[in-house]
Amino acid sequence: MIKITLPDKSVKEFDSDIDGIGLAKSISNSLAKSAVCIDVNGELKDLSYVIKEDSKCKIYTKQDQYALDTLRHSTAHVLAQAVLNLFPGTEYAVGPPIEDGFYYDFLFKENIKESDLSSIENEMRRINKANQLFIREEISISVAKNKFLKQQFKQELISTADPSEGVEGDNISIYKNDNFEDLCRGPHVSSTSQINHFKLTKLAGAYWRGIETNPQLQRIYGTAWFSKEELDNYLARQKEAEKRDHRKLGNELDLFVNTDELGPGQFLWKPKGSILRQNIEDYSKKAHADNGYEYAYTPHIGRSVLWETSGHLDYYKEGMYPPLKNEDNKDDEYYLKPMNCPFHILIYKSDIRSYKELPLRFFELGSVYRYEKTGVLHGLLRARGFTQDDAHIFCTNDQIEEEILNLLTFSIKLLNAFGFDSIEADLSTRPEKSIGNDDDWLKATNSLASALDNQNISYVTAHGEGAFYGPKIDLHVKDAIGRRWQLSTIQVDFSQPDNFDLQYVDSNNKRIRPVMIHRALLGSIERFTGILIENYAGHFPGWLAPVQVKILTIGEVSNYVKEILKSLKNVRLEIDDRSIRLGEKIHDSTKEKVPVSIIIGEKDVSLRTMALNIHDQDNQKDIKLEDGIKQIKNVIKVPKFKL
RNA sequence: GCCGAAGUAGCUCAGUGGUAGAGCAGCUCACUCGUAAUGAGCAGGCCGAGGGUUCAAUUCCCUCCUUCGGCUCCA
Repeated sequence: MIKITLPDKSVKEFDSDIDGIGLAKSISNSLAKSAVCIDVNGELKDLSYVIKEDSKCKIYTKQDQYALDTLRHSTAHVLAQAVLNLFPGTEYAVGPPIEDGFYYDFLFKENIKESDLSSIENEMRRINKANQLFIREEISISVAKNKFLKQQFKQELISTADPSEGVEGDNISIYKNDNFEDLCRGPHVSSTSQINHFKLTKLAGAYWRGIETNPQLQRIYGTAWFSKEELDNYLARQKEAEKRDHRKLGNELDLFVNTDELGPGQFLWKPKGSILRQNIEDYSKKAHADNGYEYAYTPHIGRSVLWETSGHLDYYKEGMYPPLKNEDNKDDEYYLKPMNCPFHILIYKSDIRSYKELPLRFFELGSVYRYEKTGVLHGLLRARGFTQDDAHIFCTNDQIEEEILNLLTFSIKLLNAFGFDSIEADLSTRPEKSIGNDDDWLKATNSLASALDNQNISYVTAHGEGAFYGPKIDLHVKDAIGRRWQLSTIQVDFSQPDNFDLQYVDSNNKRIRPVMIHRALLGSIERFTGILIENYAGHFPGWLAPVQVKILTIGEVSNYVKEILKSLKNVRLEIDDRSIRLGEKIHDSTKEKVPVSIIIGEKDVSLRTMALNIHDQDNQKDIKLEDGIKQIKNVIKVPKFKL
């Protein structure tokens, strides 16, 4: 007698052993049909898994994420099978499910091309039609090693595998279907016939085990779903995301441009983009000025000794532009700044500081230059030249926690103002390559953690992800289509004050080392603008839009337009009085994503009315002038910044 | 930096071993127009750069640059 407890606490009893599918059938035929895998006492198993003792079970159906993962994992196997059929002698590495799909990594005898994907996909369809069963086997490690004799990656996996990877004692599990077998902990769908709705999406390079010095494999990405509808939805979603691409919209909306002559990773801001950027910068500057920060301005280059002292040349030389040299004086070398902090430190050092002055907060929209690898550049989101909303806070040890607390509030309010309401935090700890002593690191990390706790912000710890000089809190936002972006970063630093021998005089007239806090809230203005573009799909809120209002005229209404202009002083406004049809004017203002279009014709003049098209709202006709103006002012209102 | 893809008019793209085409945008003219592109005409290109093969290269080959999708990286 076996008792099986289901999630609703009900108990099913069976006279003998029962497998997953049998259990599903005993509950209902429809459940058996949509069942994909089963959780037995917290472990995911195939439906063919035989339950031999009293257990807690949950059956996963096509609606569950685990079921999707299982399908995708199985599809990855079929991909590898197809590849091995078509390209004998290929070595195969790993092929897990990932968000929205799966991949498999291969070492081909000769690299394949993207055009090979269609024949691989065809072979996968053949395997799908062949209705092959996935069969689990447990074999000993030594048998496994013999089985995968010519597979160096499998050999390595066998040697290093642990229980989470299908090892139990001396045994390791494999899955077979037809001529194909692979190391795998499972579970899988029962047959290849269930793998119907998939598509190979891209071919890319990927290092074995993600380590740059390891051989580079070719990774094939794909997506798989239980229904055609879901697959089509996914593909449509991808298209939708493409439409939001800030590089595409930046071009279409005339915001910024990059040219070959300028060099990669640098951008020119066109007038419309500059207005957008200026709005963002002005808002940030004012928020800072109103909340205890003082402006600083610093140059773009500094002597190499500065970067030696700061440690940047030791820790980050690869990421810096090569030095500017002086022919007449070889020792006079300059570097473009990759960070603003050494300059702010020099400002701090330019005076003897008293404890009464602290905390000192220097704020700057500082443009920095980092020599990013060509392959990582990505429009505004990853540029070589960019501007940080950067500040450095110099304070006493006792002030750290309160500063961090205030910073968290400040940062969250600032992100809120730009329309980001969903915010999450990461706490990054000491990386391998770093400076400073363990005590200081621990102290700094703890003060960050307790600030997060105090603010009731949930966070995950990112081990070893801190900066080389200190731990950090990163704030992430979710955008309109659910993507997560890292924006704010707050970093505690005991090392730079040491490097630069910073001091303040305390109340006992003793010289004490201050602590530094580095922080950028919007991060890079370029990147932030790019994220805003994608978040709003180019439909900026009224206060940010480069053109806030467009007046579309019909016939001769110029005097009435002048009157309207008087009520809309300081509004970024354009008038379209071309002698073309109204439809075309509307088409253009829509394409330019102007938030508000006012339409006025001759009949509006005597009635003192207008028609109003406001983005995302129904068109309005015969609106009273005053009412229209009121609505417009509401749409373009700048959000208040209040702590 | 590495693997794959791509670079043709301002933009989006077609095309060919015999030095190029469309739509949109631009300019000119006509139309004077009430909710998502009026019509006609004109102008616009060293086919990313350099080298090679060829009688001939935008097309084929090589190198480089840039962009795109990933990997690694992101102080």
